[in-house]
Amino acid sequence: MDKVNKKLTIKDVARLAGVSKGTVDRVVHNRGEVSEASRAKVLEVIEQMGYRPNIYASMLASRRRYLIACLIPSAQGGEFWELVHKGIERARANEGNYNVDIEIFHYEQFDESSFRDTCRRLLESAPAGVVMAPMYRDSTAYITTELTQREIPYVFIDSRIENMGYLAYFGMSMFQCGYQSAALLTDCERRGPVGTFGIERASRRNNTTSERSRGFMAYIDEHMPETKVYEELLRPSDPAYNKMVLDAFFKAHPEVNLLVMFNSRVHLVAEYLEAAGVTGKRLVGFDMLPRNIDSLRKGFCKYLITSITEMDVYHAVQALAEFLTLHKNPAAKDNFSSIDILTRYNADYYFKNNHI
Amino acid sequence: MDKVNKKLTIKDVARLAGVSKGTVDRVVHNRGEVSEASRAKVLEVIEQMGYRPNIYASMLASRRRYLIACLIPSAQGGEFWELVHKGIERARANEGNYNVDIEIFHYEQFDESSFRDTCRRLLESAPAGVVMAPMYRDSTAYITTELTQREIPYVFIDSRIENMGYLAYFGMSMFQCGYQSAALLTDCERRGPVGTFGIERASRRNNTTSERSRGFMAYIDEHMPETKVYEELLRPSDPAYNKMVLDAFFKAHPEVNLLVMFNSRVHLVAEYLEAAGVTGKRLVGFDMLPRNIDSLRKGFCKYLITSITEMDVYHAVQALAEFLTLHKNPAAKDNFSSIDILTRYNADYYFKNNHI
DNA sequence: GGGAATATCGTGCACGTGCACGACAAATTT
DNA sequence: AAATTTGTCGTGCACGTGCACGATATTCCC
Repeated sequence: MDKVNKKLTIKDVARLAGVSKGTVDRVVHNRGEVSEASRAKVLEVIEQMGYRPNIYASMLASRRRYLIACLIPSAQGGEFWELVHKGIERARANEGNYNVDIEIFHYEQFDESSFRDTCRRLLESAPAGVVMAPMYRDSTAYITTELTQREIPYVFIDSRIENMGYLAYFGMSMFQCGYQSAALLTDCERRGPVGTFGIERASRRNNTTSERSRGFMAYIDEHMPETKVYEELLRPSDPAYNKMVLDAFFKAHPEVNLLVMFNSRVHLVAEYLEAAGVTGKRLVGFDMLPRNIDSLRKGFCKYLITSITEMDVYHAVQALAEFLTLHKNPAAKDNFSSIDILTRYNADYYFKNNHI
Repeated sequence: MDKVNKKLTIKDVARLAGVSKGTVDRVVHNRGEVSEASRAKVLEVIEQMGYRPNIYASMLASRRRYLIACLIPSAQGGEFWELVHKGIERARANEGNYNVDIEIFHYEQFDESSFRDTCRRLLESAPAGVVMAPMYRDSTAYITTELTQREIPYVFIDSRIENMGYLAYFGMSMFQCGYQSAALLTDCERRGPVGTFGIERASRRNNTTSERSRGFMAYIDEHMPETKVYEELLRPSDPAYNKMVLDAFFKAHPEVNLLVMFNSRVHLVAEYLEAAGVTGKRLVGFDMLPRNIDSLRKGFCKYLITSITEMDVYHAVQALAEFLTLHKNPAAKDNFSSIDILTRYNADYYFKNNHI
């Protein structure tokens, strides 16, 4: 509190407690080899005088390095996870500033066993902290339990599982995103039934899409509960299959004009609309993938709801590094980023002039 | 880049350049007393080897302290600026971690001459950095010019003046806020003319409200350009006057059902509606003041658009401290916080469980 | 050319902490 | 009782940089 505290050094504490600075150090770091009497005395002095170690001297003297493990899917070109990689790389540029090493543990996005294998490899590396997206609910529960047991802090990105012991979350409120998407989608004269899309293999497990879906439905229930909502599942890299599904859907439900894709691949739907020459649909999607932006420009996707993923991830890694090395708590547990709305008109100006 | 860089010290550079570490230090800090030959050689080595000083050693050795000056209005109870104060206090708790002192320079919110006087006092204190809200456009231009001349970095909070040389901005996109407010206000069956409110003395100068107003009008122009928009000005602490204005307004325009207050004091309007027994109006406002929340609960204000001001300010001070002491650039120039929408239903859950 | 002024540079201590090492006494074993 | 182990503790160097101080080389002036 007082500025005098700033000047209080370990040597002062030692003098006041009648011991040497070595002993104080042992107490501060719970390193044992201290008699109960000395320990109590030192703690009393620390408490009373409000001693706090100088983090700079500490960092300088300590040759310990902290390993930050990032658990994320490997990214193909243009995919969402490539944006995440960029954020990590940006954080890596600061590695030198902290006594921190950043290592990425990749797994196959749609392969839960790969996820678990990677979890094990990650645990074996005995990291000091973990940054991860909570992909599969069960497997995530598994690894977070292990991490908690080992007292390894972990930070969520992309989405979060509430009521879990994560140190912090950096990203959007996926529920709010879904809610916002519904508001945008239905903000027009022609209401009517809604077609929603997801990705087949991910639909039940992926937290991001399910939270968006929850938020979407919440808005619908609150504002237009009688609305009919259809659900279809696509495949990330099977255009023929997707064409089949979408052909059938629009044949069966030609009256559906409002469309939303909860996954990051709204371009799959937009590109179908373009190829099939379907017009007059109102489509909303998420995330700033290059192909999504293209769809936006061409007018087949009306709105993209997103934040700057790269920045979210950067902040996540940064916060963990500062927590580990400087013992600095994140500003908040849930650090929600802005819910930005991109249209064909403003997309070009987004994420420009926004950086140093 | 390479981890080897991490190990490169000033002594290594000295050896490679064939000089002593004192000389390298003089070059690094532009402290003169170095021959052009040595200087060139040292810079070459630094460049080639990618030497970057160890910030921890630097902080430890330097007994220099940085003064951060905060230029904000003094706050009465319950006002917006009290939230700003809380953010500064929160940052102050970290003072010891950086070699930083935080000082607050108060001025009278509605008195431009007081603003300029305080600017002068602030400049005399020769701060290392400034956190400020760009209140009066001209006076802000004056002080930022002075700061730029003295090479003192400044961070904007509350709102920003674009194309200015501020180091960073932490807060909402006021334009987006206004835009969002229009979308919420008109998201209902009964459209029609709109009544907008501001604060009398601030209207022309205050950047926050004018940006919100701009955003609001942008939405109206894009989506319902034929809409009639009225504008009235209230006084922050003159309820009799406000009652007179509002009485007259609703008498003259009984058909106006949609209302928005661009200042933080939407409760002025809400409390009038309550007192006058006017119902059936749809009112939208900004900022999480206690009295605004009250209005929300009672149903006289429908939506509050806000972010967690306290956190925005905390981040602003923190970023400046890290820039000064660690030479760490802010993550972005414009750090927009989330645009949160509060209703009588979710207000109680906002800003809870959201912190460590 | 001798002294003084100036330009340039090297040396060494201080910053506060982490930690290895060894000192010492008490407790235990042989 | 001597030898060994165990439990406590102090000492001192290292971390990389900032900066004061003084040393040396160079230039200038008369």
